[in-house]
Amino acid sequence: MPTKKITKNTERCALQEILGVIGGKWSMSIIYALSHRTMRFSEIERMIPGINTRMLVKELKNMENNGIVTREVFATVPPTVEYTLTAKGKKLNPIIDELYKWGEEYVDKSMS
Amino acid sequence: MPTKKITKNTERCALQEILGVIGGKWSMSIIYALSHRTMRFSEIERMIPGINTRMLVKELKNMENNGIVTREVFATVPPTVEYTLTAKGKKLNPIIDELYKWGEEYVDKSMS
DNA sequence: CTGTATCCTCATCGATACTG
DNA sequence: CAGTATCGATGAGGATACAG
Repeated sequence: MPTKKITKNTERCALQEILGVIGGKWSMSIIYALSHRTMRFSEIERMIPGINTRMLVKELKNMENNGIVTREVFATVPPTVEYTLTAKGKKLNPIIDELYKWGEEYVDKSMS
Repeated sequence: MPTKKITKNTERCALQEILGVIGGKWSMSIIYALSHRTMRFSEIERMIPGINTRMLVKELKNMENNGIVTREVFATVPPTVEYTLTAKGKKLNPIIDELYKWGEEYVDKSMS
């Protein structure tokens, strides 16, 4: 991952760093899905309509690298993999929730 | 408000709607820049290192369309255009702030 | 079930030059 | 000063097939 060193433009660059971590198209949806409980890969996949395997794997991997989720593999047949939000990830929940409320109030007012 | 039963779909789709509005690379930076005061186009441009004219115009236009900023033109020579956060836009400030704090705590811990 | 491996499209973003 | 107008690059994201 491009962890480029920030030299000067602290605040605004930090925002872009953050977006690099959770600004992906599906990141927030995944965090939201995991907010209540640990889930298996296929559970997450089913909970997020529209996502495809590749993107889910990619986002989960990215989030794991950024310490937002943990990945636990069970040597069952067929294989079981569970994903859980870390403390770091959990802290995003209220924020995403606020964002969601903001959108509820404004963005999709006219939608059904 | 009707207690509309929120299906899994709508929630996640709403998140994507929201990201479509403020998920752009520069949106949050612009909101952050405007959080304290009204600014002219060139002021914003100078406040956000790395952005270029085209992107700033584009984002501002998008944000204007979404009711996040207002655009006011003064018929001076040379022309003056001022951008101001709307109430809707201002409500994003605490959220962005939280996001920033989250990043401050985690994202760039090991940097600079 | 949980991923990889490809291939491809398209929007996003950047650089630059120009205009009212 | 505050934008437009182009052109090009890049990579995020999607579809599908396949593997362990």
